[in-house]
Amino acid sequence: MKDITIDYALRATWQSVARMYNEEAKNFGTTMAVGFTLLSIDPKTGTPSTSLGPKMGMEATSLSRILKSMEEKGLITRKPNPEDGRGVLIYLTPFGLEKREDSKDVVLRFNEVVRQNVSEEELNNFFKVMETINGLISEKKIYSRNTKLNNNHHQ
Amino acid sequence: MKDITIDYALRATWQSVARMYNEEAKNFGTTMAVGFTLLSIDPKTGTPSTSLGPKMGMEATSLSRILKSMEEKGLITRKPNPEDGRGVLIYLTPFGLEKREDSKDVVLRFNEVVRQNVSEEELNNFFKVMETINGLISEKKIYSRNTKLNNNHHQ
DNA sequence: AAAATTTATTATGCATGCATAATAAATTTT
DNA sequence: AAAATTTATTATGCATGCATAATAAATTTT
Repeated sequence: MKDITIDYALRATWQSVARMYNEEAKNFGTTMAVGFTLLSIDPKTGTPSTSLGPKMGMEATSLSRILKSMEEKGLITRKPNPEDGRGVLIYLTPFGLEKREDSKDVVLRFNEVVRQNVSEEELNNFFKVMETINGLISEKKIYSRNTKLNNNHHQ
Repeated sequence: MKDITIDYALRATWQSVARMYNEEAKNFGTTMAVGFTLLSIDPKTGTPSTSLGPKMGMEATSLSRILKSMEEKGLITRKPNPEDGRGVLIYLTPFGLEKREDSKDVVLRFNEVVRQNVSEEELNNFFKVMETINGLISEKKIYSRNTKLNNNHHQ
C-alpha cells in the first residue's frame, strides 16, 4: 500500500466519500453539493450568499449555478439584500429545511462511524497532515518556479 | 481546526491539490486528468484501455471521453486490440510521451515536498486512516440501511 | 451450435468546478 | 462630487465524473 502516491490516496479516498454521499443524497432527491450548500445556509435567518463560498471552499461562480438550481427545485429562495444592492440573501424553504436535515444525518453518520474506527490520536494526526499539505500548497512551496526550464528534462 | 468535519478536510485538501495540479498542467498545455491518464499508459507498449480504469479509479465511461480528447490533441493513438475485437490498445505519441514526463515531474515534486514536511510515521498513519475510510465505505458500514425510515427524523 | 449473458466501448445527459467576461452596485481615489 | 477601482452576481464555455442506453464482440449456458 506504500507504493501509491499521496495524491492518489487522497483522490481515491475523497472520491469514494463523494460517491457515497451522492448515493445517499439520491435517496432523498438531492446531491452531495446541494447537501453541503444546504448545511451552510442558516436555517433561521437569511444567509448572504457571499458567506457561502468561503465556508464551503467554493468559488462564487460555482455557487451561483448551484443556488440557481436549488431555487428552481424549491429548496431555497433568493431575496435582494437590503444592505447591499449587489448582494443576495438566501432563505431555506420548508422543503429545503427538510432536505437539510436529511443531509445532516448523512454527514453526522459518516463522521461518527469514522471516529469509531480511528483513534483520536490518529485522527488528530490525519488532520495535521492535511493542514500541512494545504499549507504547502497555499504557500506555493510546491509549485515549480521553473516549469518552463524543466520542460526538457526528459530527452 | 478540530471543528471541521472529516469530509470537509478531505474535500478541501483534495481540491487544493487538484487546483494546484491543474495550474501546473496548464503550464504545459494539459490538465490534471490528462496527466494522470498519461502516467497510467505504459510508454513502451500498447496499453489495453481496460487496464486504465482500475489503475486510475475511474469508470470506463469517464475514461472513454478523456481518451477521445487526448487522441484529438495528438497525445495518444487508439488501435484495435488484435486479441479482443471489442478492445482498444492505447499508444503514446512522442508528444504524449513529452507531456507524460512533464506530468511525472509535477507528481514527483508534490510527493517529495510533502514527504519532506511530514514524518514517515505521520505519513504511514495518514495512509492508514485513508485505508480505514475507504474500507468502511466499500464494506457499506456507513451507508444508512434505513434512509427511508430516517427521513422524518426532524419533525 | 444456438441462445443468453457478459464485457468493452462509445454517445449522451446531468451535475459540478473552474475560468473568463459582462453588468450593476459599492467603495476608494483624486 | 466625479472617476477609477473593487465587489457581488450571473451567464457561458470547458473539463471531468457519474449514470444510462446502445452496440458489437466475447464468453458461458443450454
